[in-house]
Amino acid sequence: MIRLFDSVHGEVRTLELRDPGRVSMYVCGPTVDNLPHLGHGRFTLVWDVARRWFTFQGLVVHFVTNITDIDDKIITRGHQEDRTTGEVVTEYEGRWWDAMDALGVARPDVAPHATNYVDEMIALIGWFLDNEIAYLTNDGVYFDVSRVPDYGLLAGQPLDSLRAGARVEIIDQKRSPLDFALWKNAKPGEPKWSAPFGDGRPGWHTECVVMSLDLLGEGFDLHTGGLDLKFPHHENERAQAVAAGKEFSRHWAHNGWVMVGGEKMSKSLGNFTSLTELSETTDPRAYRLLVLRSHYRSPIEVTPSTIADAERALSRLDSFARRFDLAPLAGAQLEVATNYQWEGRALELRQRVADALDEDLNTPLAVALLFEALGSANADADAGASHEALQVAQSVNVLFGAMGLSLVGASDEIDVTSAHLVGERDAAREAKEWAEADRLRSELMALGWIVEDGAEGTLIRRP
RNA sequence: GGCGGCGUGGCCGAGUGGUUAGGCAGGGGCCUGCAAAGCCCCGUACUCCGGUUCGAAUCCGGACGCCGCCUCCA
Repeated sequence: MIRLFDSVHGEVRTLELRDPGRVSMYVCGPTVDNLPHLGHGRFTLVWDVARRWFTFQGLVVHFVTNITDIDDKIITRGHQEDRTTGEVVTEYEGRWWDAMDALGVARPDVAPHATNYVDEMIALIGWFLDNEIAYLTNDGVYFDVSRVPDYGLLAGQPLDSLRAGARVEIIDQKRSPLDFALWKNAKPGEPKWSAPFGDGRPGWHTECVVMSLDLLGEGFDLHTGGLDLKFPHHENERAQAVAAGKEFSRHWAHNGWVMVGGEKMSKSLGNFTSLTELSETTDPRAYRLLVLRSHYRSPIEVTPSTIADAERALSRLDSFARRFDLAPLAGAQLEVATNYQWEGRALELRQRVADALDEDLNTPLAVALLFEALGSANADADAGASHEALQVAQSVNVLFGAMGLSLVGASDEIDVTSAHLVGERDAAREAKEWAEADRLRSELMALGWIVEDGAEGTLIRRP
């Protein structure tokens, strides 16, 4: 039984599935107008972990993440750089998937593009107009939020109170500042689609509601995204579904965001670090570990110090994998618990980790349990209880794999020169020529190796 | 103005009434030719003020501080 914080009810609730054993989830994806930043990295990691964990627990997960490939910002960028929107989209969608692959975020089952759904969006908007749920203005079609009785459900506030705080000035023909664009009329030089109500392009909120309902069906299980999408984006998606008489997502969940110097990292503040920059200096697995070590609903501060902390913890995990010769997991193929043997301490560990993750995805607790198990496996191995130790070590590896974190033991290519130095050093140590042995170690270290003396002689690896 | 979140040891970060969180850094020890890796031990924390209780980081009230949403944003 999976329990998850529900953003509408403000409490942890059991995930009541539409079809027992199957989870349909929709994660709002990126607008491909720029490089993905650490905030995108966090939400994709968080929901990748959720997906992997649900799968590990035996649920069949249908996972959809969209690509928003038509949007004001894409158009703006195209104009600025004298490129077509298609060229902008192609570049940044490519960058997006590269970044996801580098982070080890598994590809979604389906990744719909907004531009492939324009006909369906036009039909829905037309229906809203026919039923006077939407109205025309000079610059497009707007949705009349007053037509949805419980508008404000996700915001946690009634319509009136939202309206009172609205910061948008009433400068156009909108009936309420909260009414939102379903369709934006094209200005000269902008990409456009023909519609009975004017040539233009769809609004963002309409894209997601149409795609999620088309691919997952009415009453799908889980709709997620960053906390900043809760209102107005998710509110507005839901408003359209409700107005159209359709049952929408059964559960809503939102992750906290990435902070920089106490402020939210965002496009509008311009204080973001791209995932590309991160991967130039950091093992992307360290970022996953950093994300796993705090609860998904908490904000996280990403600084050189917290990154370095995660890197050192990660290197301890890798040493562990090296010691027990563990095979890296957590690739494109998602792990499933029943593919492994679980008995004794391994079974106990798995159950404790499951208790943590089934209860609102408490990854920091799960990670703590795994580090504890790591220590005990090392201690057992030191004491000579190698069979017991190996069993626990393997389960630690699988459970990290279930959260998408690969433990990587030694697999460095050793060149001829270095191999020769290793041989010489072993001979020197055999002969107890310590000065020579130390000199050869220095030489290896100068070549960038970390040198360790194991039971079978000199071991070298890359940092 | 309305709504919501947060304040834990040097740093990061779980924990909702009593029992070791965990990681990183630091100190001591074991092991090692010396190291590295690993193991053991140590710090004894919970913004402040009241209250409830045999007992509170955990519940209640209040204060202070920080952050966010109500506008595009993951």
